[in-house]
Amino acid sequence: MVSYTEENYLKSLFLLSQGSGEVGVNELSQHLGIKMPTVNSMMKKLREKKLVVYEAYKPLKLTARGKKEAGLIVRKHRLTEMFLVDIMGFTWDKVHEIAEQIEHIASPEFFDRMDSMLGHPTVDPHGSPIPDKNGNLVWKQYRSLLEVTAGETVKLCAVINSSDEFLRFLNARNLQLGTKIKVVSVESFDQSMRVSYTGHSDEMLSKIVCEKLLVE
Amino acid sequence: MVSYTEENYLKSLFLLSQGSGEVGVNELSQHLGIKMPTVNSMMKKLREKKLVVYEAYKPLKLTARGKKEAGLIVRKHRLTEMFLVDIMGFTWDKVHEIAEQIEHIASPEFFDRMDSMLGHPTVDPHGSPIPDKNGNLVWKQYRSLLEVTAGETVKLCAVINSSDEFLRFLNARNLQLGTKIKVVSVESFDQSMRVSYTGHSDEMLSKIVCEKLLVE
DNA sequence: TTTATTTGTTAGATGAATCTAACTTTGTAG
DNA sequence: CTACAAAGTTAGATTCATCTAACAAATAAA
Repeated sequence: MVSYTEENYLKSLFLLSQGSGEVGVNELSQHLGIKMPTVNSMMKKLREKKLVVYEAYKPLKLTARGKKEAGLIVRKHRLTEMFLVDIMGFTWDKVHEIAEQIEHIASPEFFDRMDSMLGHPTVDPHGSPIPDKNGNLVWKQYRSLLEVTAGETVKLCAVINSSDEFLRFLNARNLQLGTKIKVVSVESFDQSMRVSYTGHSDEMLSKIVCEKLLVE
Repeated sequence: MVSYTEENYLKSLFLLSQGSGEVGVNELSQHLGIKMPTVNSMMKKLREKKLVVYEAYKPLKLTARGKKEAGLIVRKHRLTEMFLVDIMGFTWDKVHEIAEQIEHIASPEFFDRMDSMLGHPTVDPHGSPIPDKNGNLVWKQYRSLLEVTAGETVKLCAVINSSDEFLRFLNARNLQLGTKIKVVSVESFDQSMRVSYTGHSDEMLSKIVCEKLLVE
């Protein structure tokens, strides 16, 4: 049995591991908003449960089992976000908090139902991939908008940070997944970009914004 | 702030109060499957929070605030059951457990959305009324099938016990809300009833079953 | 009305998840 | 290569929800 709290630790560890594969206690502590000693003892507990590989002063790693558990939670989270948008009519900036709670519901049928009502989606409303039924996750290799050169036209496929604030920033500029963006020019000084897309022929995006937009 | 656990106490108290209005610690303890001393201390806590009227050795009562809080949780539970059946295609015997978890989700918009998708339903899939947005609940005054005399035809409007087992018993006999039931004869010895309805011209129902079927 | 049963309360222990304060290891900047 | 900062650990306290054991009150039965 994995508790609500333990699920949150696994999920964070899973998400933080996406790049490097190894995560520090401090990093995890920050991400969860929980103090290091608490994280420390939880890691010992999760080690006992064979969900995490933990040795003092070494970086943290999920075991295969831990990875699967965590992947399935992320699956539930992302399916829920998709459900909230596609079936219930929420906008993409309102779904995170709700999904954060629903991801802990214990009922495979409930999520299977969502999955089939949605037609087995592979990405959530922010373009993040939905892990499969074994908890496996693969990111398509998108480029960040930052890597695109002037003149190119690309399609917005995902956003990295899905905080309400950032999403509302995008809403305000009518930027949504699927939008075809043409990079008009790049300011080499601060890496801000002048872009154009349907309905917006001249929009400025800062480096901070560009690096969070994944395109292909 | 009312915790997940506290919500469950309030809800049970609310449901048990429906008839009498007053509930004993023992009764509540049984209903929640939690030992009396635990219930006892929780009552003291809920008294501090002005949700329950509690005095040693006196029966328990919800305050107006407590009644509202509890009513809103029941509202969330029943809206969820309705949503699971009408929107997600679950059968009425599969929804209780899931609703038991979803009722604790903190998101008014989520339940408002359900409510409007369902067209503001007034009863759940078992015929129990859904409290309004202020947590107020009124039961229509149905009769139990037990009170119906031979020869009468009535409509099944609600079931009292919504355990999986009982609901599957009804499924197996094709008895659902709305079914028009004709009472053919009543066995005065054990109060079992011979009834007929569409597709079932001769079905026997025990007293135990009849008293749980609410009709009009 | 005395006694027995049921119901309710108090006291004290436990486990989960959290914290702060103090200490230790690791790794990096002089 | 020391020394200092950052990261990690240990120890011990706190809060919440739960339990068992023992005691007290209320109620029902004899």
